[in-house]
Amino acid sequence: MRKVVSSGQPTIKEIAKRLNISVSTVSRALHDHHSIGLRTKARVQQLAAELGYERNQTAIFFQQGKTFTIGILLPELSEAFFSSAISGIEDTAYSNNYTVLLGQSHDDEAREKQIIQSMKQHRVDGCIVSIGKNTRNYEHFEMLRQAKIPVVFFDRIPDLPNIHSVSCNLESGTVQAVDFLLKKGHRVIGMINGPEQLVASKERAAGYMRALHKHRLKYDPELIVSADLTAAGTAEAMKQLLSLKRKVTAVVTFNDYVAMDAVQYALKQKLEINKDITFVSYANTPVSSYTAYPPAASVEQFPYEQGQAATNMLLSILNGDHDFNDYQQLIMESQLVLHT
Amino acid sequence: MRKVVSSGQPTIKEIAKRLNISVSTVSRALHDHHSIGLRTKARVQQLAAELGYERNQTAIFFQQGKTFTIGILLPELSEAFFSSAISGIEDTAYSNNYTVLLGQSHDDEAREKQIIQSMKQHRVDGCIVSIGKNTRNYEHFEMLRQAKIPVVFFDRIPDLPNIHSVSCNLESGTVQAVDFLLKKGHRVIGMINGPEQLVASKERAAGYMRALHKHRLKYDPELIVSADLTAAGTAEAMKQLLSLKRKVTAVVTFNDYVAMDAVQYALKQKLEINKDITFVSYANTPVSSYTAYPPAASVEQFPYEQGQAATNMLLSILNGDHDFNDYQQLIMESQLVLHT
DNA sequence: GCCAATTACGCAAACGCTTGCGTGGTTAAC
DNA sequence: GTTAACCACGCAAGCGTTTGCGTAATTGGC
Repeated sequence: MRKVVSSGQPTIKEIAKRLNISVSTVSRALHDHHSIGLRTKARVQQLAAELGYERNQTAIFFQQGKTFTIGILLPELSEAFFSSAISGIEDTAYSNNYTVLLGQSHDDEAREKQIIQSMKQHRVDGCIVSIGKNTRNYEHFEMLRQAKIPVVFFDRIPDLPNIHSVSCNLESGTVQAVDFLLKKGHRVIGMINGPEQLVASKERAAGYMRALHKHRLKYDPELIVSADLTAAGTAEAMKQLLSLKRKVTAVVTFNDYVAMDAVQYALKQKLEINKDITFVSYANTPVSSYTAYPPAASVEQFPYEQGQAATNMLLSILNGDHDFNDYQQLIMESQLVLHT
Repeated sequence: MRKVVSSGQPTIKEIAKRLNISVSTVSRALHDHHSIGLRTKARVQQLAAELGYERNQTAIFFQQGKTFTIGILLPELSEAFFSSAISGIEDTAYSNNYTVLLGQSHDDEAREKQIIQSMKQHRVDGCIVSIGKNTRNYEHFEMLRQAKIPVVFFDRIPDLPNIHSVSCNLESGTVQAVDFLLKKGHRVIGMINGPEQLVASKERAAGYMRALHKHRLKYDPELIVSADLTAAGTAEAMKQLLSLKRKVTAVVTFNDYVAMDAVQYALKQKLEINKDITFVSYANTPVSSYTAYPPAASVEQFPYEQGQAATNMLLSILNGDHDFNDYQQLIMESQLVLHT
C-alpha cells in the first residue's frame, strides 16, 4: 500500500507509540478527559507541544460528519453591498468557530447549481445564499433540503414556500425618506423606480404611497417612473419628471448610482442641487458621500448587519434551537440616514 | 457504538450491498476504471444515480490528504480593492475545481494568526494572503512553511526573504500618469502622497521623479506633500500646493478618495476642474467615474487580475510545476486609464 | 492443448480520530 | 472482609473511500 501523503505532521499514533500508551488515551488526554490521570495527561500534552502536534481536522470532519463550515453563495463578490455582507458573515462565523466557504454565481443559474453541488459534496453544515437574478429553477435548493443541509436565504430571496430568510424591508425606509422630504416642505416628489417585476421596486412604490397616504396627500401616478437603471434610462426618467406641469422639487432614486446619474442630468439642466431639486436615495455604496452632490439622505440597508443576522439564524438552526420545520423569516428595518 | 450521524446519504457500501458486489468494485466502477466490466459499470452507475449517491468529499479529503481548498486571508473583505481581488481568486479557483476558504484579519495580528492556524488545521492545500498593516511578526507564516503549505503573498507583502508574491508596480503607473499630464502641457504638477513609510508612497514618489527626469525637468520637493488621507489632511495639502509661487495646474492624488476630497477643496476655491486644475488619481473604487468631477485619468491596479495571477501562481506551485525553493515574484504593471 | 496474457472482480489495509465498553487495580463504606 | 464505587487506561469498531495485490475465469497464440 502506497503511503499517499507523508506531510510529516505528527499524529496521535506517534505520540501514543513514543509514550507507550494507547491512542485512545492520547486522544482523551488531549481533550482533557476526566478519566485520564494527571500525570499521563501532562506527559501527553507536553510531547504534543514539543512535536508541534496539530489535530487533523479533515479526519475529524470525516469522523464526526460535521465540518463546522458554512457555505456562502452570492451573485457578485465585488459588489459593495455583498462584500459588506460577507464581512458580517465572516465575522460572526469566525467568532462562533465556523469557517466560511465562498462561491459567486455571477447571476448564472448553471454556475449557481454547480457551486451548491460542490458545497454539498464538501459537506458544509449549512448555507447562506443570495440567489441570482435569473434563477428560476430551485431544484438545487431542493436537493439541499433533502440532504438536510439548512439554508438561509438572504437579500435576494426565492419565491418558495418553506424557507428561512433574512431580508430588508425597503418599504419602511421609503416611508421615512418621503416623510423626510415632506417635512422639508416638498410637496411634489418624484420617484425613479426600478423594473416593476422586482420585489425591491414594489416595496419602494408601496412605501412612497404609504407615506403620502399618511400625510393625507393624494398619489399622482405620473410621479413614479420606472427606469432600467442605466444612465440613459435615468436621464430619460428625469426628463419625464421635469416635464410635468407640477414642478418636481425632490426625487427618490432607486439607488446611489441612479442618484448620481440623475444629479448629472439635473446639473445639465442648470438646476441647483439641494435648492432647485433634492435627491434621496438608497445606500448601495459607501462612497456616495464622496461625490460632489451626494443625496440629502439615503436609506441604509445595513448589509453587514444583515450578514450577521443571517449567520446567527443559520447557527441557531444548526444548534437545533428550532424544529426543522420552524421556518424563520427575519425582516430587518431599513433606516434613513441624513447626509448633513 | 453510537452512530454519530445518519445523514441518510447513500454510501458506496450500500450500493455494493444491494448489488452483491464489493465496495472496491463500486468505487472503481464509479471512476470508470478499465478493469471493471461494462455490464457491472452500468449497473453501478445506474443504481448510484437512482439513489442520488454523492461521494463524501470529507472522506476523500481525509483519505487523500488533499482538500482542493485554498485559504484566502485578507485585511478587509468589504474594501473595493480586496473584494475585486476575491472575485478574481474565486473565479480562477472555481474553474480549476478548487474551493475557497475565507478569512479577514481586520488588520489585527492576533486574528491573523488564528485564521492561519485554523486554515492549517483545515488542511488547506495552499494560501493566498495579504497581510495586515500592523503585522510585524511572521511566525505564523513560518509555521505554514514548516507544514509545507505554500503561500502566495499578494498586494500587501511582508518583508521576508523567500516568498512567493504578486504585487503591482505603482511606479510605472505613476510615470504614465505624470507623462500624461506633461503631454497635456502641464508643467507644475503637484502630488498629494500618502504616509512616507508606505511602500506605496515611495513607489508613487519614485514614479513622479522618474517621469520628470525622463522629460529633463527638475524636481521641486515642494510639489510633493505627504498627507494622512483624511479629508482635512487633503484640504491642508491642497492649501499648501495652491499657495506655492509657481501655479500648480495639475495634481496627482494618492487615491480616489483623496481625489474627491481634493476636488471639493478646489471647488470651494472657485477653481474650475479640468480647466484651472486637473486631477489624476489611482483607481481604488469603481464608482469614481460616477462623481461629478472624476479625475481626468487614473492608475488602474487591476485587483481582479492580481487575484487571478496569485491564484494561478498558487495552483502551479501545487501542481509541482516548480521546485519548492523556486520562489516566484510577479510584479504586475499598473496602467493609466483615461476618463474621456 | 498448453502457457501466457487479459479480463473482471474481491480482499483487506490504510488514512487519523473518537468513543462505548471492558478490565484490572485501588479506595471507601458498612 | 465483602461489596460497591471509582480511577486510569486499553481494545476495537467505525466513519467512507481508495488502491495494491491476489485470483479465478476467459481468451488467444502457436
